[in-house]
Amino acid sequence: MVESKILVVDDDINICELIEVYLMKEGYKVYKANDGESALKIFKEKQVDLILLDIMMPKMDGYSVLKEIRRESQIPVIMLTAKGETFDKVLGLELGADDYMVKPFEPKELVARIRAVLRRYKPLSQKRVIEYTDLVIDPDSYIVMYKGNKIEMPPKEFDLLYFLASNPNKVYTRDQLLYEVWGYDYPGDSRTVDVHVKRVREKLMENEEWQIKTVWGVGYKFEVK
Amino acid sequence: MVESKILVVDDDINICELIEVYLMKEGYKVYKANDGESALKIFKEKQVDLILLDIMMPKMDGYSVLKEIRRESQIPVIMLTAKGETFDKVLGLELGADDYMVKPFEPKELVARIRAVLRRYKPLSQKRVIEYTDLVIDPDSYIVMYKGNKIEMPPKEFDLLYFLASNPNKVYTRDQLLYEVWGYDYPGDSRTVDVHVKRVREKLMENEEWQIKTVWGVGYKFEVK
DNA sequence: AAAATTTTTAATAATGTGTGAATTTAATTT
DNA sequence: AAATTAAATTCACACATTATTAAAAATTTT
Repeated sequence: MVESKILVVDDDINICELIEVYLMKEGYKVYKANDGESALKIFKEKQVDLILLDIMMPKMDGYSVLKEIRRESQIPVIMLTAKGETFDKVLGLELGADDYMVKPFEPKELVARIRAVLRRYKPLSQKRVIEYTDLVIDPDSYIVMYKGNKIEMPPKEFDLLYFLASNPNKVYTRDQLLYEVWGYDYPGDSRTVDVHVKRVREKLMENEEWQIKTVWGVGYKFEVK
Repeated sequence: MVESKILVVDDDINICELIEVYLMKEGYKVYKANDGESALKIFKEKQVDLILLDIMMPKMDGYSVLKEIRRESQIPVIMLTAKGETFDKVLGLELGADDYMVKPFEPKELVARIRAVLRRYKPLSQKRVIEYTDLVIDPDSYIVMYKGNKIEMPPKEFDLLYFLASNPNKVYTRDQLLYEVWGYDYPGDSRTVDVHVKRVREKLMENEEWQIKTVWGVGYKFEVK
């Protein structure tokens, strides 16, 4: 599963780094920003999955940042507030924060909240069953049925097939596939795609109605007759 | 999973709406009532699964509403009471309240308690015996019958099995299982799930028709042939 | 306090993934 | 049409990740 990317926004550099250490330990990718403006910049540039947003910041406060973000995205946001600060719950809620935490907090609790929020948010990209003749790809059960038989498939192969099959007849370059299936900043070689295509192909054999076709000099597509 | 329906009863409209926002975010369906009488009306009309009940209300107070509800239903009720108000715990308990919260409260604490209460007293409508070949899982008696024999199972293992078996063929990540079976804010490690799966498996041995299957790189599912 | 259950830890086992090099295929040039 | 070049395929193995398990530690229940 592709790790989630989290943007941490706090004017206190130490807090940022502390949080970073914990989140990295949990396998998250972390971006940091120390003020509202650079937060928005990173938010626009990177495809982050969740934002931890401190409220009290010089120049642009957390509420303003949140308001700005909400103009274009429903990305999950957890507000951070120092004990004693008056945190206007209602305001945060109305602006669309998903949760909030009072500093200082237990790292474990932070991680739990992040997981809960991400879990809640993810189903939004409702995955659906894809069907063609002799082929059913069901992301709920993670099963591929080919000519009535269950085909076991490791996650990467499944994701690749699922992605291609959900966009039939559209060609993707290897780089596009790496981006879509492997993740936004996957550093690896594009040969990797070839190998996975091969593995999917040998599990799905030749077929009349559809196949993963090579578009020479360009990439691959899931072609349907 | 079918979302639970919650009735929020408070004479303060703002509080009602605040709670509504939070609960909707958690995926609950929310009904609101601002006095005892309309609360009872909704309670009778809709099949709600849990009631949040403010005590101090004009006309008919929370105790009276609870008393009325208890004449015909064991539905879980969480009492709400403002700080400073004299709240008679004993009375609330005697009348059969399941829990109570003092306002102002942390929304996430409210959610945690709701989940806890619902897990304990799953509404009768949703609580059902699950049956497969050679397997009966009865949530009323907390008993698992496997090939005609009673299988003793500690609560966590039972809950895990029950959850998986009530959603056959659907894969859940470890995090999802922690969220669904362990609870909203469980901070623990996801290896915990593995261990429980192992224990359930060794009690239920190999079986042709169904099994708890590992979906490599993803999670677990209760697979049925 | 003892027993039962749950959680954590850590070592081991199982499985999946990515890479370079060799090979094959396709397009282009001569 | 043969030779050349570029791209795609394939292989196999090292490496990485994930799952399983046993056992110890912590917690809860009795």
